[in-house]
Amino acid sequence: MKSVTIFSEEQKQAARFAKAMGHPVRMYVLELLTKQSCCYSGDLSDVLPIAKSTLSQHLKELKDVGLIQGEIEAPKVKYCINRENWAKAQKIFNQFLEAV
Amino acid sequence: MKSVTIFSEEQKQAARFAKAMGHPVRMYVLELLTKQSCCYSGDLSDVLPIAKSTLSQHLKELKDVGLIQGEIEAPKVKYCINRENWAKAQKIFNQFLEAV
DNA sequence: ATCTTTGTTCGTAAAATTACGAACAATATG
DNA sequence: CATATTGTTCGTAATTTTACGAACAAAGAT
Repeated sequence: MKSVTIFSEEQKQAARFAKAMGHPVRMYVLELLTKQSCCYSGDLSDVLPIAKSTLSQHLKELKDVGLIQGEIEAPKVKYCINRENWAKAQKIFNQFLEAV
Repeated sequence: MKSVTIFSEEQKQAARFAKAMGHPVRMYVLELLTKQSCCYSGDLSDVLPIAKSTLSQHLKELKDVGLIQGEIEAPKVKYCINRENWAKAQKIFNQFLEAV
């Protein structure tokens, strides 16, 4: 795309969030974290049929977009929802979806 | 991914919807259609900084995932929200997002 | 019947995503 | 200190996505 001024910041943010949610593994992780407050990468690795490096990439994506956060609890990493940005996503999607 | 039985149908559906929403152009189209009931491809082509063939691809993606539907009104095509699937998306995302 | 308008399809190129295993880093444990 | 555990980073390959222009199809207008 040449320009980008056509899109509002909200639209771009919504697209970013949506894109991050657009993969079953990432959806799975998010949904788990909405249900159990936190988890360790290893818990996920045990149940998900992907290499740990791949999982790490997916978690990084979710972190980068701000939907989750990781806290080092050596040698593990504890992941949980980033509540601030989750609230943002809630607001954006509710507004958007309920408009019809 | 080798297996896929880990993911629920709802998760996969949510990921599919989210993926479709995961691009500014598609987000723009969806948001427009939530606000004005319908539009012609040409209206979008006028305002969006992309080739008409690219736009057509994006619209096809939204159609394929079921979020919009197109009706031929020759020589134009009228697009609008697919209400049935939109309701599905609402339900899935509300359930998912409100869980935190 | 020809031309115009509208949008899709096709072929293709560039970039991004998804995935893996190997190597590495950090820290706990023996 | 050596070793085991946990997860990230790196290099790489395969696939998918995004984008364009050219060609095409359908139908209305002249």
